[in-house]
Amino acid sequence: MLLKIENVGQYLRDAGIKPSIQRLKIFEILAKSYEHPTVENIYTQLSPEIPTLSKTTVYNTLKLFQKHGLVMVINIEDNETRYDADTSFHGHFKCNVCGKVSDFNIPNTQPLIESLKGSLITESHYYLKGICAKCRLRTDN
Amino acid sequence: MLLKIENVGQYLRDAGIKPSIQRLKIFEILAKSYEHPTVENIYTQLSPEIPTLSKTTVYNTLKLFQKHGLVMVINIEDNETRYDADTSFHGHFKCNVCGKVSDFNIPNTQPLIESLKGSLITESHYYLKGICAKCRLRTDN
DNA sequence: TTTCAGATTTGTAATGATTGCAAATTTATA
DNA sequence: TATAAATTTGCAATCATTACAAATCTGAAA
Repeated sequence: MLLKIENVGQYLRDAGIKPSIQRLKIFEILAKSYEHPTVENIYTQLSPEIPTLSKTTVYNTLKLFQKHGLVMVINIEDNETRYDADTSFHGHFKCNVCGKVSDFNIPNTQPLIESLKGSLITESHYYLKGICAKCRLRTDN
Repeated sequence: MLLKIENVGQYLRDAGIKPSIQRLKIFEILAKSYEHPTVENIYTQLSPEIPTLSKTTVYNTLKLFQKHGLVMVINIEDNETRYDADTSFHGHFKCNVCGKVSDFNIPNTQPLIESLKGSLITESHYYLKGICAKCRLRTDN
């Protein structure tokens, strides 16, 4: 989801990350779009602007962001890892036709799970799959 | 989650799958355990019993089960695909210490998401990560 | 029972995402 | 300006998964 951050450099510094050009640009892509880009997406988008960019840097940087709690990992497909700069609890919906992943808010708070009493929960993920309204109109589903 | 199925062969046939020995055994592992095994797990467990078993067969068979709606795929880690023969809506909790994935029931029904109106939902996934009660006692978390 | 066609399984090679690692580059500091 | 530390890069290695063709099995027809 689109994150409104005035100063990305400061945002990274506050999280304990030195804002290099690569880190700034990668984070901006994550924060300033409704996409949930893959490593490949990020690399392709940034390559023209930073021709020396290495895919390894994208991987390293995302790992770093993750370690500092700035991104969450979205594992909907087993062959496609996506990243989201919005780490607040929200759902993801993936359309199997157009392939887009969109966010949705989850109205009520999470239920307390009896069988998990005593556990420490550090991450919550909720996602749905199906066919989005737009694709349903275009196809016959 | 443990599935109580009297006749696995019939269960497969009813789903339109001819029950070969490999298919039967693979499905039994999925249904008759609380684990959520990976391809590697299944292959390792079955190899002694079916020495000629190929890992490709495990992959193919799980794809087939999936196509016929007999298993759901669990993507919690991006490098670890797990399978569950219980396809009813329920949650998964992964402990980051011991690595176990357990099931939990989700009490209330799913909320209707306003922004997904018009979409067709075919799959729902809900999972949590953290540290299970047992591991919290053993460690200092 | 034998034969044959189709289904299933198998082994190996290919693919593709991710990681390891060491060299090159950049940045900050003295 | 010199130097050390941090960061980036490129390439090789790893690992899960898939593609594919050969081998095997199964079940029906003769």
